[in-house]
Amino acid sequence: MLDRKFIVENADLVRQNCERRGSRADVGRFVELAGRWRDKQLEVDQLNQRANEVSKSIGKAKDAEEREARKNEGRRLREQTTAAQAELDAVAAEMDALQRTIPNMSHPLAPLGADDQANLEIRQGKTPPPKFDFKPLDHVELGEKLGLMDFEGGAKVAGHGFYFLKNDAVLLELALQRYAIDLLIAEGFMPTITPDLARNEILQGTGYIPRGPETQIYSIADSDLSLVATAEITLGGLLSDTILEAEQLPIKVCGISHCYRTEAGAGGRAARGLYRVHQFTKVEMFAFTLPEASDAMLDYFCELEGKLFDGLGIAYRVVDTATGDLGGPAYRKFDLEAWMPGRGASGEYGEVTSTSNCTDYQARRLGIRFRHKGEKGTTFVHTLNGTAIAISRAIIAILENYQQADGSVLVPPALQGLMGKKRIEGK
RNA sequence: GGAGAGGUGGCUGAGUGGUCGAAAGCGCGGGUUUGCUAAACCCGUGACCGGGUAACUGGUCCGCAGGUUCGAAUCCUGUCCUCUCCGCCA
Repeated sequence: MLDRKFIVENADLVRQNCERRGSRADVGRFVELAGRWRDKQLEVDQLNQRANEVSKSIGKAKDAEEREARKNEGRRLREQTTAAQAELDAVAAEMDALQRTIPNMSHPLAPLGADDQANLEIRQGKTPPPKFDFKPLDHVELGEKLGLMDFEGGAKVAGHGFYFLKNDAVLLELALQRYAIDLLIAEGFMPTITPDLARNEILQGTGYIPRGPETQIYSIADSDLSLVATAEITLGGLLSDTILEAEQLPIKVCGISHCYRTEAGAGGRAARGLYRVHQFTKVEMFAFTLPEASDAMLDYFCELEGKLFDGLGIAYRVVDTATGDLGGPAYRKFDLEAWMPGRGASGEYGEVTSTSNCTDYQARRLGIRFRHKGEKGTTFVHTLNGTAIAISRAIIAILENYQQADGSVLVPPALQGLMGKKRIEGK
């Protein structure tokens, strides 16, 4: 969330930013509440001060009668304090709820626009889209022929949107995980395998809403746990309520987790096969940085994503996400869209990774700060997240781009060693 | 699942209902000593929310929420979490 004082002092900017992002957050109401909150806080402080003075004077009272009189005064003051505090709490609660709905500020260079139509292509990968002298199949058809996925089985066991990966798809998933992790270790990330569940408090800290009609999150009944939608949640939560030393930064971690998404309201969209599913595996990058270093880290994450897909030999483009298409915590976001020959009528780009600079928006709620050695005071770190590889979508891209006329699929050279074969031929 | 222990400042860890925002150590900052480094010694050093240009100053915070009391880190209740042992299990 944004800083309370920042919102009050920059109400017009914040309001304008909300409009650009298509947020209906009531900034005016927030400012009004903040004023009331301040007055109330002052009142509570003063009442407390007087009550404290009275309490301290009781020991010094010269006789029992005076002591009783002061006790009564103390009692009365405490009652007033309790009442004032209750009012303050009510204001604070409403403020907090409002504050959560206000999205992060936007990078000045982020393209303006209401939705993904306004996203701006900024570059393309090294590999050109493949040319086929036959009609390419989509990944569902390929998976069917090669015995790689079982959507019916998944539906029977867990419902629509679930699937079994089978045979070489399993090796492909494992190879992709290893491929991504190897590169990230070489880049100085600490590799982790994270929990697939997290406390709701951590979800909220990262900007996810665990419950409610539009939630994307599966929650666990009779607990305050949810299935994570991304390892961004667990990796960000890893350092929650921590004060770091400036010299420890940046901290780069990556994590493998399963990701669970209800995809509420997503029906009808281009969601065939593995593209939009309730569960998939993802290797995620995360960084905690000094504020002045986060822009560069975002570029770095974006470069790494490109490097991973260049390495796989898959065509892609990178888009700078428009303000209206940014999630709440993101200050700026780059998506990498891979060429998927089987998508749409004659191939389309489909999002495969995404990287965001969340500045201090997540850190403020998660309580992740740093201090400079020897200096007083602390500052919130900046957090960034980026997909290294979302396995299910990477599988789509690989199958569709590497398919051959004979129905087999070549394994990208970078994965051949990890997979132990050069070609997926089915049974 | 059963039994027990515990949650205190950046970290470790003391703490009698008022003199406790809290001992001590570590860490950190400054200083003295020293040929340099190290060591030793001395002084200082919590976070958050307000007011003030500033010096300074008011309030809150000892997991969280309630309760008792004029007054709670300290007593009571509930709750969450962590750790140890046992059981079960991949």
